[in-house]
Amino acid sequence: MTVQNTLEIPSRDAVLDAARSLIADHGYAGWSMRELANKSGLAKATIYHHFADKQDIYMSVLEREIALINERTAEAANSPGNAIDRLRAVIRTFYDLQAERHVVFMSAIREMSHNETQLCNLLRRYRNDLLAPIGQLLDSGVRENLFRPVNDEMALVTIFGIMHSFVTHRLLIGDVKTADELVEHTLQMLLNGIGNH
Amino acid sequence: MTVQNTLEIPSRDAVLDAARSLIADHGYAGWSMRELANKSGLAKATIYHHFADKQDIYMSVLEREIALINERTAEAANSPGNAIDRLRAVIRTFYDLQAERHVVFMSAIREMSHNETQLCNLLRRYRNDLLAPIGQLLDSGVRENLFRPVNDEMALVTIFGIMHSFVTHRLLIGDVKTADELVEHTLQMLLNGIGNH
Amino acid sequence: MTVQNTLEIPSRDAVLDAARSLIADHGYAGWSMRELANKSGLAKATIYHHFADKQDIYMSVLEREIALINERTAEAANSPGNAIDRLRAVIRTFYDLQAERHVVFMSAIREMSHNETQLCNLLRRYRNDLLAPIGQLLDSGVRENLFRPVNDEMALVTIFGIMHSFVTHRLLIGDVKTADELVEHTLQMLLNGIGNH
Amino acid sequence: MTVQNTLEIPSRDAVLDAARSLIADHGYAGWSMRELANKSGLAKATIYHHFADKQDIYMSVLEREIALINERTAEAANSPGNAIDRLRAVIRTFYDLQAERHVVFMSAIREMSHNETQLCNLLRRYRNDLLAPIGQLLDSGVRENLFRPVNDEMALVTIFGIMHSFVTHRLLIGDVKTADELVEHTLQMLLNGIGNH
DNA sequence: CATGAATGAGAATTCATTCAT
DNA sequence: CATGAATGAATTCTCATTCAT
Repeated sequence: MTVQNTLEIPSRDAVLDAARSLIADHGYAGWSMRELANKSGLAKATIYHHFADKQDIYMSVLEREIALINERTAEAANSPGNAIDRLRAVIRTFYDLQAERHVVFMSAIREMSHNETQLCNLLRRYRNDLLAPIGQLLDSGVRENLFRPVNDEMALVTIFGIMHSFVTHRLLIGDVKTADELVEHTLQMLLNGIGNH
Repeated sequence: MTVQNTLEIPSRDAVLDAARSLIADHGYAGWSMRELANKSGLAKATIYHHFADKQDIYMSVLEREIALINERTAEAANSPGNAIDRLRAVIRTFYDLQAERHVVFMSAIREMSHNETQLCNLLRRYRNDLLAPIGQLLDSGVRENLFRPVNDEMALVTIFGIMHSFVTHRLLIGDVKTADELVEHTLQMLLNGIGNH
Repeated sequence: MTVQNTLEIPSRDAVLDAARSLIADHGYAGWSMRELANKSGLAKATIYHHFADKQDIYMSVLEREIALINERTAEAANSPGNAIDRLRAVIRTFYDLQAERHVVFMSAIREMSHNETQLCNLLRRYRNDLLAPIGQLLDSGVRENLFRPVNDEMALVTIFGIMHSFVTHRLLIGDVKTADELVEHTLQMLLNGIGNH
Repeated sequence: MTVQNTLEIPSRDAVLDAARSLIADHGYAGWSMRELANKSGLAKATIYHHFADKQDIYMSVLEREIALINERTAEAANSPGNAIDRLRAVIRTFYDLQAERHVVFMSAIREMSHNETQLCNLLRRYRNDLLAPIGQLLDSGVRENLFRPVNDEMALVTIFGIMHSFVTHRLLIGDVKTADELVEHTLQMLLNGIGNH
């Protein structure tokens, strides 16, 4: 099942694509409708045919991106193999998406401080949607004796916190680790923590 | 030893205090010099007497905040007790600072995507400054047989990634966990991960 | 043949007309976009819809004025009559244009000290464009035994230098000489100098 | 008789020197009190101890410069030799002063369009002061049968018009003529005009 | 479906100037 | 004689948005 746009209007998509790129580069406030018009190849006024206002564009982009992240993550969480294999797949998917294009989603978290209700709701839904597949992954891991039983939500927060941090660190430091190494490091930390057992 | 401003100009500090609050609420771009003038009680032009431009204010605030975070964290990392006690103190300190006032520091990470050299340099320094005390904490933990040997930098990224994520999650969900519970959850995840050992 | 704007946008021209008047009165730096907006009857933001910035407006005005001056001067230089008649026509044209509206062009020379490349280029082009018709006028005057052979460029500089000076002097002193008298005085000086032959 | 400052206050002169340089580069409106403070090495507030306002500084600079130009020109007009020699000396002096430092005086003419009474008065005085020595030079030239009799004022306007124009032309084109050549060209034009006698 | 033209509100920044010390 | 601090008014320019065509 792929992401489904109810209506595929080419110029509408051109706007969303251009906006995704701008948001990824500059967050919410850091780009203007003028830039969006230039980048999308449409006139400013035309954009207002497709979207109510800037906020609407921002939300539409996020919606699309988060839908994609959640869908791919759920797929990875349900991939074949044991729980650790599937957790590895989830991590791999996250890093791939970030590398590929979806830094936008990080931007959403960043802007969250604005505390705008709509944005917070979106992010809550994002976490909620992930809770089910990740929860199932964790539960089956426990049944397979691979994971110890932990609170699903805490684990979710931990998993994505570590992954975010590694992505940020990589951007900041320009780390040259291969994708595989990055995935294994994350998995190690996630599975064993730093304690001596 | 507390943070020491070489020169304490009252109105300069009034600007920095007002700016900290605005940055905490709205990030970098989300506030105007007009608002800052109102909040600080000074005229717009007066602010430019003390700072070169908006970027200068932003950086000065961050500098101060990060200095404080790093200083407090280093203190906690060197507090009495075994390695786990001291790690607990570090975590506690981080959450306290965030709760108290220092959400600003999160904002820095958020805005990092702007990829402005100055900001990135600041964040790099922040991580570098933390590497020594946290590294010592980890090493002594290994010597006490409490921690397993892990790469210091990876551990640092993991520790702060988890803490960030919990702070964000708390803001988003409005979690009612007590501070103590939050600290223990974090410590659990950090020490044991989710794996079954 | 008159000045021909490839595209005649009414409000763009309103801006140029208002700007011409302001530049004539106050030079480059001595007027503000607010005044221009008031004078042109458009909103400030609308002006920026038509022009990139203040410099762009300034240059566009100059371009138009200088084109007009050069065109009219060339016409006069090619008018019927002997070389002296035609020189008289050139002088007459210059004074008429200044009196009519085109003090702006003087302003350009004044502001030249700013040494901005764009402005200098414009002025160089202005001189170059005049060199051909004035050169022909001088040459034919020599053939008619009315002028002595002189370097074209030196003569051009001299002619316009004297005319500029008389315009300035008139503005300063409020001279009441008739236009005809002014033209004849200029012609006398130009033809005979002050030497005794 | 040399230029006489009633009181020689060192910091006052520092301001005037800095202002002269700024005016030469940027005209009246193109520099700020901040720049003047930097350049003069004094605090902005200190400048206001010595001068009433910006206009006062501008006028004081002009006053000083024009006094110098007039004094030197009068000296040259009264130098030994016949009338043509002395005219040559006047021209030479003008070009030397411009080259040396006194482009400021050109700036005054430029800004004249502002039509501020004070400035116009200054420039009128400048012309009036020159009228006597130049008039005498012309008269003696007539008596020596070197010049033909012309109206003094017209001649003054012509002489300075041509010189201005050559200075401007030189700045614009970056002409590499030697000072001597420039002087002789000017003299030629001035004496003989372009007519065939 | 598309757009050029238009705009009020507001952005950051600079201005010449004043005043307490 | 000197200055750091302060400011109201003004600067250029950008913003998201609307509307007639």
